[in-house]
Amino acid sequence: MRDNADVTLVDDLTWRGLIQDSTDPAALAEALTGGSLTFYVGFDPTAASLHVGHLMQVMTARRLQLAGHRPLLLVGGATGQIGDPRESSERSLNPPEVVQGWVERIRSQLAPFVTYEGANAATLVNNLDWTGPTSVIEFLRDVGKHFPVNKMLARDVVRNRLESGISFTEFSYQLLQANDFYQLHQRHGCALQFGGSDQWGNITAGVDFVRRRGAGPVHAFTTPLVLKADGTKFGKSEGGAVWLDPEMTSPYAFYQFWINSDDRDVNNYLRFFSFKSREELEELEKATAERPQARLAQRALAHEITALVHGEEEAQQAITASQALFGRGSLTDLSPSTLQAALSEAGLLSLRGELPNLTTLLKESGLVASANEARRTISEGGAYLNNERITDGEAVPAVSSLLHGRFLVLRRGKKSFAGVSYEA
RNA sequence: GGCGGGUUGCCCGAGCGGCCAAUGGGAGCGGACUGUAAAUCCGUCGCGAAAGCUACGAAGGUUCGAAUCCUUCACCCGCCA
Repeated sequence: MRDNADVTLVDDLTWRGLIQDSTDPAALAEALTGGSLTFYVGFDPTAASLHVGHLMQVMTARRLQLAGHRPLLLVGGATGQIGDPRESSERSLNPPEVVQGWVERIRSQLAPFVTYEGANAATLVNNLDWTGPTSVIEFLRDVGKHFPVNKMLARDVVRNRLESGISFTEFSYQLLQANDFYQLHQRHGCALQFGGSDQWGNITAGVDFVRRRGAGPVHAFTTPLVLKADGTKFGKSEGGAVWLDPEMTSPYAFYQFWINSDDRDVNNYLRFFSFKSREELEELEKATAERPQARLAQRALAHEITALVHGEEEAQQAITASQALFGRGSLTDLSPSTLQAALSEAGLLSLRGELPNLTTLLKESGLVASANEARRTISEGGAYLNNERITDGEAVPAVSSLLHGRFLVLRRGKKSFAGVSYEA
């Protein structure tokens, strides 16, 4: 029974386009077919939250666990203090206590995506546990000795950084990650690592290291970088990154991010992030190709991912709010509770006393960054009160414009909403 | 250690004593068209109601006046040792 399931796992991963590079494909497929395999994927704490870019790894880990394999989810308490070299420039080090705080948050963020029950229960691990106690001498002898500098220098990222400069600290990063693989192999019998395609160098360094120390064999693969058809970076929306933390990106904003997916990208996203079957996805693709304006694919994607990350209840609220705000019915038709819920999702500003003018309201609501920007937006015709274009920023909303005697709906452009809840 | 070049707004990049809140491109934002899509076209893009304020790596100085000249410091990049 397992055999069948696992054959389809490899086929499924391949069909979804989730395998970019891999060590010997035949050996990998065999390992994934031969029973429950322990695998690991790592996340470095470089911010207080994971973002949608990380979902590629998170979802893939979940996929592997659902197929019967055992996940080790690593949060890099050690590597996060060192910094994986990036193409552009040296990172600035974050204070250890800050990194420590991020480790805790990311651990709890990862937790819900896998299960800790059953034969293939997941484990959360932290590389600080074995890297922290290691002495420099020990590290240089046991780990460093296995790394030819000429090979390390040949890595793309390092080679590019030789021009602009790279510290020894970042240069050493790959030794830490390579050692992680070995440690997890020894401690937990980990035999597979995967990661983003930018991690290929670090990952293969680990595979080599395990072999040089006479252990293994171990396997590895990478997932592709998520590319957008318009060439911009995946995972950004109005301004910043789309975070998994609901305090940093509200479930509503999160839902909106997905529902705004480009037609040309949405099928890829579904394959990468959705757990629907191949048949269901092909059905959706077809329906979307026939009636793109219905955006069935975007809706399915946004619903599923939001529910998985924030829970079904939050997802429903985001959907309801989106329908209320983007629906073509009049705002006055919405019940007070629906309106309140929708505006809370979008961002609700509570006011009492004197109502300020519209320019100030736009600024206070966070729809614009400054009063200048509010005025500019109004003069561009991009600011709306209760779906009516605002022409005079100095005007103060009439009491009669309060919906249900309490609410104002502010909008900037086509998609940015904010609410005001007012009491005299 | 020596010599030379550089550090400009979110990014790239012009400017080299007043006309510079700073040319141009990209990103962003808004409008039109649409499907809360793409492409395209148009507009806009430091803060402030305004006076004005803050900004061209940092700190001083010269000058009626500096992003532009001088001094010191920091960082980066070359070449030589």
